[in-house]
Amino acid sequence: MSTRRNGSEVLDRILEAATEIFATEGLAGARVDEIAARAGVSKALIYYHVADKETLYASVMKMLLDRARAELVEAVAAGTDPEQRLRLAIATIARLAASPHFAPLMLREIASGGAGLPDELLIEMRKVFGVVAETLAEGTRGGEFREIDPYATHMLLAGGLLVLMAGTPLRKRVRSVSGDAGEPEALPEYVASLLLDGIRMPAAAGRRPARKK
Amino acid sequence: MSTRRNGSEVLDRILEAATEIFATEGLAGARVDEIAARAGVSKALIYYHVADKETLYASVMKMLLDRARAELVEAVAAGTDPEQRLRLAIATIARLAASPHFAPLMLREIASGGAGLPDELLIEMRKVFGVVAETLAEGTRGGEFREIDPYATHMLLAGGLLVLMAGTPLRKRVRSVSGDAGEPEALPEYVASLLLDGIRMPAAAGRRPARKK
DNA sequence: GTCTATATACCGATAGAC
DNA sequence: GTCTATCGGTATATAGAC
Repeated sequence: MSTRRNGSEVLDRILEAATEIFATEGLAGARVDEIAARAGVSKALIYYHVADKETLYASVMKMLLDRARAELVEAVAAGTDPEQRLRLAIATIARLAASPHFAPLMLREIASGGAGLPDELLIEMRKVFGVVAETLAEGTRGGEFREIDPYATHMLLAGGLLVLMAGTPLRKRVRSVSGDAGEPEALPEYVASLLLDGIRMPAAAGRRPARKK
Repeated sequence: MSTRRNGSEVLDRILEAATEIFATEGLAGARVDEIAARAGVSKALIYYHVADKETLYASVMKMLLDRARAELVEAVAAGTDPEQRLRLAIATIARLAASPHFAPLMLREIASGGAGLPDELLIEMRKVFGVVAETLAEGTRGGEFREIDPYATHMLLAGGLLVLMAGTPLRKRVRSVSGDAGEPEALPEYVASLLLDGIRMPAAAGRRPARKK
């Protein structure tokens, strides 16, 4: 009410508008005019508050990454064993990926290999990945999980969820058969069961894993 | 040697250069000058061959999508049962995702929800997705796989592989513990084992699935 | 078919009034 | 702090010679 008061009201609106436009158009495709219009301010006002378009983009990404890491750390900390921690992490990633502009922004950034992002934010991005990878590694060390590659497994998991959520508009009615994950709320549970147990039929007598050793 | 001769040599070089630039810069970020320079031709020559930048982009995407679908269809057709078909599909997706410019281009397109892509190509893109989804659905119908959501499962799988491969440059030495998938050739096998069997320790006496029903 | 200019539009960024 | 007006660079696309 005191410090967090002046100099912020408008900036927040700009940040919000920028998030939206950058998510749909990308850094290169976004026009500052459009961001200004969406925020209901003049273009010049944006340049009064931020140095340039790249800086504005970095601010948006920093905001999202900080929030993502905080939520992920909190979720993982709430679990008592690796499996529960993994379930909580999946639920958090799914919620993040489903939030309006998160998935497109992250996917574009991954596609560009982090170009146009200051080193500081690249490091932050890797830290976000690290939270889940560490949970996976911990499960392997403790004997709860098989010998897995924590980094690859996390990328598979996070990437899958990002693409799944970002692709929903692209879906436009694709036929689903039985077992449809259906409601978005059911998704984390579905993904967790997939990752923990796989899709093979448990009663497949023929050649059960027999994953010796 | 006759029909497939004149009018193509240069166009192929342009297509190749465009693929590279669009993959790294995106549609909006790519400059036609840069594509021309990369192809070793003048910018005007590009406009002699294609109508505009968007059309060039669509040509690139069409080429990649057609090839992807052909490879996927062929791979799946070579399998005799759903599990083998799934393994072949995973190997094919991994190979595609690992090819130089495929992953960034697809991820950006997914991020933008197919904007800037003609309807015809959007349909083609969904058909590519459909090949794997149908294999999954078939496995469920035949009793080899659990009741799963074929569309969601395929997006998880394909998205995970795309992000994993696209993210490799972003990796820059992230610590890996045991179980590292290591060589790229081992990746398809690793992903298949993950998806088919999950990551839970088989000998986890405590609470095996008990997936009643 | 392929090139060297060049037109023209768009867009990031700034000047300067209020 | 916020606006209107404008500059200047850059990039798509075209003209026209060869």
